Amino acid sequence: MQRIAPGSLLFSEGDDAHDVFEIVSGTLRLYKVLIDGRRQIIGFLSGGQLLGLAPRRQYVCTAEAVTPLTVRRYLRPAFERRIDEEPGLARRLLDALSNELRVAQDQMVLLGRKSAPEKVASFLLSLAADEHGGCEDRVDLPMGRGDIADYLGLTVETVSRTFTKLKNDGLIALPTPASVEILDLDQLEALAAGCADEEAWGRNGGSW
Amino acid sequence: MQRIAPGSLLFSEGDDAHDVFEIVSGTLRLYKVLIDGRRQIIGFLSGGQLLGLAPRRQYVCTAEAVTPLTVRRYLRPAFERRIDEEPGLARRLLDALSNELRVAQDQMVLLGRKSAPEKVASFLLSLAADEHGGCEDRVDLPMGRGDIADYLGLTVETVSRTFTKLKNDGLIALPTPASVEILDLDQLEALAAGCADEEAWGRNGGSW
DNA sequence: CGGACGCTTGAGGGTCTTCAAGGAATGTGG
DNA sequence: CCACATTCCTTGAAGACCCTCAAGCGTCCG
Repeated sequence: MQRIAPGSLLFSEGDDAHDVFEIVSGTLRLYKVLIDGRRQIIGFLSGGQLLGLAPRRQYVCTAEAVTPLTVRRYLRPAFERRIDEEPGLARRLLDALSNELRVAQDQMVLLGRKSAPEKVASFLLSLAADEHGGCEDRVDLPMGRGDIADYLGLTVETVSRTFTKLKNDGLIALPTPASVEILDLDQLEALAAGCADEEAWGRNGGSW
Repeated sequence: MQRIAPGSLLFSEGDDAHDVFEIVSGTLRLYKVLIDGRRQIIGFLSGGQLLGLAPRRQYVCTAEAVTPLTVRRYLRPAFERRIDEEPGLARRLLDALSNELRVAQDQMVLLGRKSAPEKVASFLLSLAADEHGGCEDRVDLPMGRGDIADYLGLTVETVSRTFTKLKNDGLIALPTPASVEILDLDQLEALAAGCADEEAWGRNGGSW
């Protein structure tokens, strides 16, 4: 069990992959950076998720705490021994990995083919689905606008403008910048799926 | 063993996932489509690769032959029994899956943070790396411009224009639209990595 | 020979980015 | 307790990049 402060690295891309981690509490970001500093966030991970699974010599992403973080650390050799010994474990890891792959594929559709409003809507709905433990239509954003931008392939400014637009159009409310209320779930889902009606979205049908 | 003609579907997104496939020869595309028809190609698969691995009830992508295709089909129950019986197999699948995940993550960086020339350069280099069996700096494109566009999150026209630009700048040659020669590997790699010098790329330093 | 299909090229417009500045919130030290 | 600094979020204006619409070109095949 290990506590990590926001902004601290769990590991960096290229580090020797000594350990497998399990997140106990908090949120972290996984990301890659290009040489000139452009950053793409691969995903946000939180409670219960494993990382560092990939059986490679080196980590392929950087893992950094977004919020105060608690993790459990497993040594890789011990972890790999358990895979071979516990028959059910390999299957569960296979399931976990292929689920991650499915999520990654949805993210590719988002990054390659969705507009800024569609991206933000999809993002909010995926967060809402994750924390259905909380209030129905209330989503907390542990990460800042910059993180959201680097996750959705946008800039900070565009993310901010898009939040404002969704708010002005009555789809969401923003009690604070870090807290979103979903006011019109149906329309948000239609937007995220890419079937928003042209009336409302095609040409500034909102409130600009 | 089964032969499939170009344009035919191996399976569709949402179909019951009865089988696991192994590609013997040829190339196929995996893709998802939004309701309004926008398509994102998740990847191109060819010789030796497995698909349909994900232990889910339904396929999450559509698989379609790009070229004439030969596949081996395994029934899922038999395949899953082998996973539990052969101790090494689960590990190899784990490796294969986590490798796919690594590729998917690189693709996210490409889709979210790279410019059109960077995307095309990265694409060509990944093809060149795959078929190092062939000639050194010669790449065959089994897929058309439309497929490349939907893979890179661009349009047909932008892909075509970018090929032309790379050609005019002397990085590649295009003996035919389906065959690329890499003339300046260093500069192509620099471009793909995102560290192209501003002199040449910042503002129409090429030949437009 | 004619049609279909895919690739290429051109012109114009839209979306998102870049550059810049103005608020709002948090934390610290006087 | 309040001034101040820092940081993040928001908003504005201008421009770049890519997309859309449209037409021309080449090749393959009937």
